Amino acid sequence: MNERAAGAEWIDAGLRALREDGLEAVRVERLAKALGKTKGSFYWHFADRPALLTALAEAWRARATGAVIDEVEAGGGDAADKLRRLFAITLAADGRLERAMRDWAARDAGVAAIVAAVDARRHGYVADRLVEAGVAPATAQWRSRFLYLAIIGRFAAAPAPMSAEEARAMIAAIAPLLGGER
Amino acid sequence: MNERAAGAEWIDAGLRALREDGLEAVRVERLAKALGKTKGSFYWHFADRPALLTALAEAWRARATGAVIDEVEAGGGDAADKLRRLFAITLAADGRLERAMRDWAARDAGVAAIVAAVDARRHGYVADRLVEAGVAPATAQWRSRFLYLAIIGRFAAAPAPMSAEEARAMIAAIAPLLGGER
DNA sequence: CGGTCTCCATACGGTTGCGTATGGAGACAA
DNA sequence: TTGTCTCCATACGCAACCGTATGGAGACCG
Repeated sequence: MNERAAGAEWIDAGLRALREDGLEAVRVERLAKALGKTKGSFYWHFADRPALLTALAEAWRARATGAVIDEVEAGGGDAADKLRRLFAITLAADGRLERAMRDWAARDAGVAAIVAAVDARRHGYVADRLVEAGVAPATAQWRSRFLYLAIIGRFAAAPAPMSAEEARAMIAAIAPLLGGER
Repeated sequence: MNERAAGAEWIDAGLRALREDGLEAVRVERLAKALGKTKGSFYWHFADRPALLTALAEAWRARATGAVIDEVEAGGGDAADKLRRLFAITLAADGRLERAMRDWAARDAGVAAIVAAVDARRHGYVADRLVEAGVAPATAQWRSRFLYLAIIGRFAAAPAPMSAEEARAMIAAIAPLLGGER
C-alpha cells in the first residue's frame, strides 16, 4: 500500500466530519463507523486523535492554499476581471470547511498559524491584483484586507452559498472598489 | 431572590465559556467549578444542559441586537458618519462570541434562526444608511450585504481585533462604498 | 419552636469517547 | 510449510459528562 496514502481515507473522513459537523464531530469511533472499520484500524494508522487532527490541518493547508487562485488565474483577463472572478467563485462556494477551520484556529495556536499563512497568501493575491488595477499600494493594502474579510464573512455566515446571479449583483454593487472601469 | 435573575450567573458563566472556548466548553460541571458551586445548583436552576443553551442563545440575541446600533446612533452625524463609526467600532471589537454563535448556528436550526434575525436587523440598518447617503436602493441592498459580510469576516478572523488607527486606515480605503463624498 | 421554601452539596448510575492489549486473517517470501 | 508483515477486530480499563436522588443549611413564617 502506498505509504503516502496510508491514512488517506481517515483524513478524508475526518475532513468530511469537520466540514459537516465541526471539530467536535471528528471522533475516532465515528469515523471508523463511517468507514466500516473499527478503532483498531485507526490506531494502526495514527498514534492518537491529535495526530489525526494535525494531519487534517495539514491536508486543509495543502488544498486550500492555491486552489481558488489557480482557478482564477486560469481564466485570464486583466486584474479587475480576475478580482470579479475571484468573488464570483468564493461568494458561491461552500464555506463550511473554512468556517470550521477558523473556529478551530481560535482555540489552537498551531491551527491558527496555518490559517494565518493561508490568509496571508490569499490576501496578498488580492492586494497584488488591486495594485495591478491601478490602486495606490497603501490603499490597496487595506482595501484588499477588507475585501478578503468579506470573503471570510461569506464563509462564516450560516446561510447557504449565493447563486451565480446573486454573486454578480453583489460584485456590481462593489465595483468602485475593484478598479477596472471607473 | 429576583426571579428574572434566577440563573443569571450561570448564563454569564456560560457566555464567558462560549466566547473563550466555544460551545463544547459549555459544560455544567465546568461552569459549576468556575462559579464555586456544584451541579446540584445548576439542576435547580435549569432542567438540563439544553435549557441553558437555549437561555444563552436568547441572552445573546437580547444584547447583540441593538447595542452597537444604539452606540452608532448616539454619535449623531449624517449617514456616512454613522457608517464610518459603525466600522470603527466593529473592526476594533472582540468578535469571539460572534464567531462562536455562528459556528453554533451552523449546527443548530434554532440558533441559526436567532442569528439570522440579528443579521437581518443589522444588515437592514446598513442598507438604510446607504440609501440615506444617496446610494440607489437596489445597489444599497447588495452593497450593504457585502459590507456586513466584511464585519462578520472580521469577527471570524482569528487575529486580534484591529487598533483604532488600523480601522481608520481600512475605512479610508473603502470610502468609495460608503457614500458621502470624502 | 415547628414548618416550609430556597439554594446547594454529595453520591450514584449510565453513556460516550480515548487509548491499549491482544489476536487473527491474508499476502508474500523463504 | 513456516515465518513475517500489514491491516483490522475485539475486549478492556479509564476519564469526562450528564442527569437523578437525596439530604442539609439557612431564611422566613406562623
